[in-house]
Amino acid sequence: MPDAAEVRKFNRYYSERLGLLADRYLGQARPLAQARLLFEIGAAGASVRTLRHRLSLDSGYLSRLLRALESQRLVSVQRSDTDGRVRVARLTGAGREELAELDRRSQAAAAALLASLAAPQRQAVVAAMGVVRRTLSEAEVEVKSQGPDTEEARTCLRAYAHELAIRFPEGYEESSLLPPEALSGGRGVLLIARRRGRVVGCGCVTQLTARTMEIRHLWVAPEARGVGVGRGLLSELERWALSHGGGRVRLDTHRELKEAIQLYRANGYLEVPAYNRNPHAHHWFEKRLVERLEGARQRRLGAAKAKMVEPAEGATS
Amino acid sequence: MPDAAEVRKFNRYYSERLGLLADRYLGQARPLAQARLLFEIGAAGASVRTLRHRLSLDSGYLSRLLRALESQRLVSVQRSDTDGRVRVARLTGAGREELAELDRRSQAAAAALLASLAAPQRQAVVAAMGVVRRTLSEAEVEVKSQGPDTEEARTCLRAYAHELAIRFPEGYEESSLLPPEALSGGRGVLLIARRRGRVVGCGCVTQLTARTMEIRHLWVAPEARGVGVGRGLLSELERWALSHGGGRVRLDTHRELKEAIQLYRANGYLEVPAYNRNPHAHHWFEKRLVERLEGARQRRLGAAKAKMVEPAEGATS
DNA sequence: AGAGATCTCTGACTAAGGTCAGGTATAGTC
DNA sequence: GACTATACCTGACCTTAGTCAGAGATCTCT
Repeated sequence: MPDAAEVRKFNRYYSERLGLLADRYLGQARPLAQARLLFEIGAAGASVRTLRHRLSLDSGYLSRLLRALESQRLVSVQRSDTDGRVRVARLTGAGREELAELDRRSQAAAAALLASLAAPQRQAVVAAMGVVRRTLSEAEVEVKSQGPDTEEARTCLRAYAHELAIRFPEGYEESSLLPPEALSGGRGVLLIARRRGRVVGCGCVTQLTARTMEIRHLWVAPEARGVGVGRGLLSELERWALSHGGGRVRLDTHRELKEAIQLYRANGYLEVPAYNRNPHAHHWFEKRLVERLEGARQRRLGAAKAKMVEPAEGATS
Repeated sequence: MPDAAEVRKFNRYYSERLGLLADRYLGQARPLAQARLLFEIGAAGASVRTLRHRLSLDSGYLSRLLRALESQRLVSVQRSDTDGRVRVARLTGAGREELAELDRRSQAAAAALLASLAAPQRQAVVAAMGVVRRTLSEAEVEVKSQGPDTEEARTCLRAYAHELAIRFPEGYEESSLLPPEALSGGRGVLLIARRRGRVVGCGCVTQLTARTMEIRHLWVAPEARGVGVGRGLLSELERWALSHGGGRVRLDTHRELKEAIQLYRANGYLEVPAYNRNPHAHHWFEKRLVERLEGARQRRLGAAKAKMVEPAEGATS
């Protein structure tokens, strides 16, 4: 298969190239694992627990890495206020400076790569990188239905409620969530999105009227935003709705949730007058489903082609 | 600069992705360094010297790696016939089988990546990968003029002569090369192409008549073919010719050099009747230069957009 | 209040990857 | 034939990255 040959060539080329670029993580005199850890702690700090999961590190190893960064005075680790077992790592001033330096180097490396290109080549490369990244990234998202009583489902919905409680000026109560009964036995469904084995989002559909479904509780984990999880969930929710007799789907959303609003608009949802009295809603959307799934997909590809400046075809022809 | 941001996102995404793919170099129970070494030795074998340079390894470390592969009976190392100091590593039968297995895994990984994509996405990704790889690869080639008496220039020309001696049925003598005097003092020039600091090709221009220049000894090192070195050299040679009063360039070539003939055709050279009695020549080409450099670039870019194959030009412009 | 789970840490250990300083054999040069 | 450079090797040593088995503190549930 010649396509696979291009992928292999690309992998070879790019891993060499990254090897050159990222030597000792951008020429720093710091082991890669430490640099990654600094990066992952970030400006906001993170609990050791979170770091362990996000970097998939052995707990002993992580502990030692943290001690190393502590002894360099880049990081300070303190007991969490809310749970005495948990410890939270934060960057010190020097640590933040180090992270900024890391960022500058990464920025400089990217700029240097672009600087070696004339304007048209640069555009082509940037556009092509976007295509590769977005397309592969979206393909990594896996959406499956899940019982609303499972651990994962409840964790997800709780995280959703928790985020809304912070983002909505009026707050949000977990009791406003859909009860599990509404999401089983054909009355509705809860879908879970996974990426590389981790749960990164969820969404529900319930029946509003005979031919109208409502999408609710669509949520994407913060660390997985911008990689197509929302779009993946949305299209699977629509597929479920369609295959369960839904001719159209509706949903409402809060004015604070700008990314969500953008997602709905980009995926064919049209704003409609309020169809309910949800105190948390400021926008109401609707999308007609019948025989639209293929059409929507075509349109998306068309748009991608037009915006992309180029590729399509290429090596394969 | 938003372009740099895309590059950084891409680098981050792709290095993660490669990390997942290449874990333990495709899930083999073999250290990465050993796998790379097997790969680099290849079916043809290679001298320890060459391996050291190509992989940039410490001589002691490489020696130990070779011992390890030897003790696994994957590689045998023997004294070179031509130089008693040099030792040549070759794959044994088991080594070749191991390499084939490695190849199969790489192939399977690439196929698996593509299998997660629907056909239109797959096409888009493959094409975009081609654009990124070719464009960046071409930009890495750096062409500079070099005194014909320098070590590098002579090494290059000797390698060129050596290759021709093998490829031409009638053989080729080093004495047929241009004398150094013809390549200095404005009478001509020798350009050297470098890639990541290594010399990967050369080419010369000399004056034939008042307004006619001749390109000679265009050569690209075997390990750097197909990455735009020839094109880069050619366009710089043309630039030199134009800026030294040349209105057109000519060149001849041997029928065995199919890649070269293709390169000339692809870059605006037209076949003309024999203009000399070079016993090694079977094809003669010519290209008019006046005010054409920009024009040629425009045209090429147009073609690239239509065919979406190649970005052209790169580092030199 | 007690049992069991969770979180983090320390100690002991391993493999991989790599550097550096000689040492020996061979090739080329005067 | 002596001298110098090249090619390769061995031994000693180091860092990074990682695993595994507990130990101790803290939380949660009953």
